[in-house]
Amino acid sequence: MKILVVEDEADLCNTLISYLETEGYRCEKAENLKSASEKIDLYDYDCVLVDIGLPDGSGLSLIKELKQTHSETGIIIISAKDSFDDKINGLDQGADDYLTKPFHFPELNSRIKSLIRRRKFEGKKEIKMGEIRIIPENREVFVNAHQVVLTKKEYDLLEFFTTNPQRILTKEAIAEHLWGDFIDSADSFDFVYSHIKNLRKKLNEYATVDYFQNIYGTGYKFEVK
Amino acid sequence: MKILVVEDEADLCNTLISYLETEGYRCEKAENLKSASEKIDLYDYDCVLVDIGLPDGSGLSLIKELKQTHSETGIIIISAKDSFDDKINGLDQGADDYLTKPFHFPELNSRIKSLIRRRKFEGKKEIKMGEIRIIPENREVFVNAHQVVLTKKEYDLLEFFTTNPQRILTKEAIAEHLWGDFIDSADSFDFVYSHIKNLRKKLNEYATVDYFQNIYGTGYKFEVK
DNA sequence: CGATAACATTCCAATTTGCTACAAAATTCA
DNA sequence: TGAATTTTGTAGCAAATTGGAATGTTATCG
Repeated sequence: MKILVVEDEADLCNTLISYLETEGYRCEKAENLKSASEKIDLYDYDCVLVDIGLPDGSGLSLIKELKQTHSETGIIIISAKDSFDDKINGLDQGADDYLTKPFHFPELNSRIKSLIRRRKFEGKKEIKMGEIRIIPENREVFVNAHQVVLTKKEYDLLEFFTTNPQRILTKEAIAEHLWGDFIDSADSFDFVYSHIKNLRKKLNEYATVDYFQNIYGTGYKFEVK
Repeated sequence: MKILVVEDEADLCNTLISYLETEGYRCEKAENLKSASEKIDLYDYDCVLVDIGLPDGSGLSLIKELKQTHSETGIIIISAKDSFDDKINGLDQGADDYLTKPFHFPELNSRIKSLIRRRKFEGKKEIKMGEIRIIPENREVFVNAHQVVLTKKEYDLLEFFTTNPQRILTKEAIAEHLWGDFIDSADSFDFVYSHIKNLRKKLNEYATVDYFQNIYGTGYKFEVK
């Protein structure tokens, strides 16, 4: 889960980022419009927190740009108490929510969470991949009309694969996605094997083929043949 | 879906309307009691958001008026943190829900949605879900022709589940819905277990199946198989 | 054909989550 | 007010999940 914080007050920006990181997000910062714009081009963020009053212009143009080029990214406005008009414009422009400074960090966290959830499944009632059908809202999985009850990690794993089909996912990437950035590269990722195994077993009870192809020395690929 | 926002703080009012419009509602505003009263006479709103502290009097009288003349309109109170008594009075007067300022816009949205859903539910003479039959008007519940006497919270819980069948409800969502937005996320929600247990016990005296399916680590789902 | 690394499977202890019973607090009602 | 009921909170036990160690199997390469 990747977040860009666009905020020129260095103190707020840093404390915010360290809070968000303890909550398991990966964060980057931009202190002005120019830098924010560049970062947006480079990476896909799940959510962008935008301060409206920036040294080199209003955050509004950034919101506009985001909407045009990265429509799936969530946008939360952070603004001082006096700039109500900007907030209205921001919401018109397509921002998803706003917070007035000063705000409580856990409040921000809960907004980010609910925003990301809403965005992710917007319009998507179900995902179909071969014999597998997923209903993301309820985290339910069916294989050839049989429901398969998955644990949280198993479901997260399956969702990660189905949203990245054809891509080879290394176990490091899987670990990072499912367990966050705090995982140390010195750690062993062998527990991923266990989860893959459990997921395979549950799906294969009703599926006729194995959907997780291992590429020796590299990773796994989810493939519908 | 038409909403009237009765709020004298112009900034909040405008931002709110702007947000609600991006969510697909049609909105109108009234900045005082008089104007609100006139608008109510003119149009049928699906929902009215009422600030209690208005310049020309308390929003309570408006709620009273609404209940008498437009009983099918939903009412949500918006109030400052210190006017707890007003909220209680408002709910007694017939308001359907309330929120404390400052509040979370998506939270308001979800309450409007659930209010509208509930309204639909109330219009019905009785609801049948499997072996369970509910008469919302008297808050009476029958299981296979046997009446089951529920306490208030038990009934609210059952109603929440039956108006959201197939959806997984976390205990946080349950707590928030049944106890309002003053619940702190730092609080423990374990008492929800007690209510679930009691409700299950009472229903299972006459029912042949358990209607509350627990999804480990997530929440509960009301399901008629 | 070994040697080695990568992957698969089995198993289990630690942890988290849920259930139940019961105690305490709050509320209702006679 | 005081008893009865309802609601909330707590503790102990039960069940499920999870990470990872131990062990077995397979692929790759010199």
